[in-house]
Amino acid sequence: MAVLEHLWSNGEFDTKDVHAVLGKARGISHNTIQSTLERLFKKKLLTRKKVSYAYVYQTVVARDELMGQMINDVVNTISKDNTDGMLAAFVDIAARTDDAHLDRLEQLINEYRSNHGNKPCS
Amino acid sequence: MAVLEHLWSNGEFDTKDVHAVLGKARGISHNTIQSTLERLFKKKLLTRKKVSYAYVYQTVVARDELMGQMINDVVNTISKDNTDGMLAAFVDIAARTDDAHLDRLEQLINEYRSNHGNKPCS
DNA sequence: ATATAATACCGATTGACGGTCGGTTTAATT
DNA sequence: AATTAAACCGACCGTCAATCGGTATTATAT
Repeated sequence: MAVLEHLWSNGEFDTKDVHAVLGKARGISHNTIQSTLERLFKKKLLTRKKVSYAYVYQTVVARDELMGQMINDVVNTISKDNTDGMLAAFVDIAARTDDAHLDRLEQLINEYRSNHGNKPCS
Repeated sequence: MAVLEHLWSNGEFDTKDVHAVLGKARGISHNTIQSTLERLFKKKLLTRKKVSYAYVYQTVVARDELMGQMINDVVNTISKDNTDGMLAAFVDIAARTDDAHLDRLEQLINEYRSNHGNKPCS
């Protein structure tokens, strides 16, 4: 997660850079960072390209997209075909921290509709 | 998941019953079912009570509650402190399957407000 | 072009965890 | 008391993340 976080926030980096930022502080080796990047790459969460002789890694999916996929997985695992339960969970979670989030959520719904040419309650 | 599913849908059972329904069809032993129930119990997903000499297991959290917890875990893991991203992801996921889900989501927001005595845009 | 330094690449270890089971003990049934 | 049904304990396997060391490869600097 720290690696992903770093790449999401700061762009693309090679192993050395990631190690400099994250690895050293944790006292873990260059190799550990490297295999972490590689596993992430194998999972298709990162892309890499050779720049001179080192790989430079970059995220493939945005943070929110990944979150979406993961939530989707949860829903499929536990309660496929129960969209309503999912939506209810969304409302609960949104309201949990702060009721004002519900307003924001509603706002985002309307933004989405505007951007996709859908009218409410169609 | 199959065990949880069974208990959610059909109530409380002891190992033998669960094995009769799920285990036999899969050709797995009574012991396998038993340790599965036990691990679920240790994870606090099931309660058990002795009935004569056998444990009878029962779910602790409803399906939707569990889903909510798991979604919450995902959000905390991946996007802690990024509430807006989370809310946006909710909208995307909701809309992904069917735009009508947005209406439903909005409806649930309002239901939540009613049940919690909150007015919109407070 | 060669020595050096930086990387990639391969493989090993450890620790968790789920799925699976066998064996032993304990407790109920008959 | 003999039998049967469970619980309980520990074991094995496969997967997977975290971690690293060693070796091969490829630049870079001399």
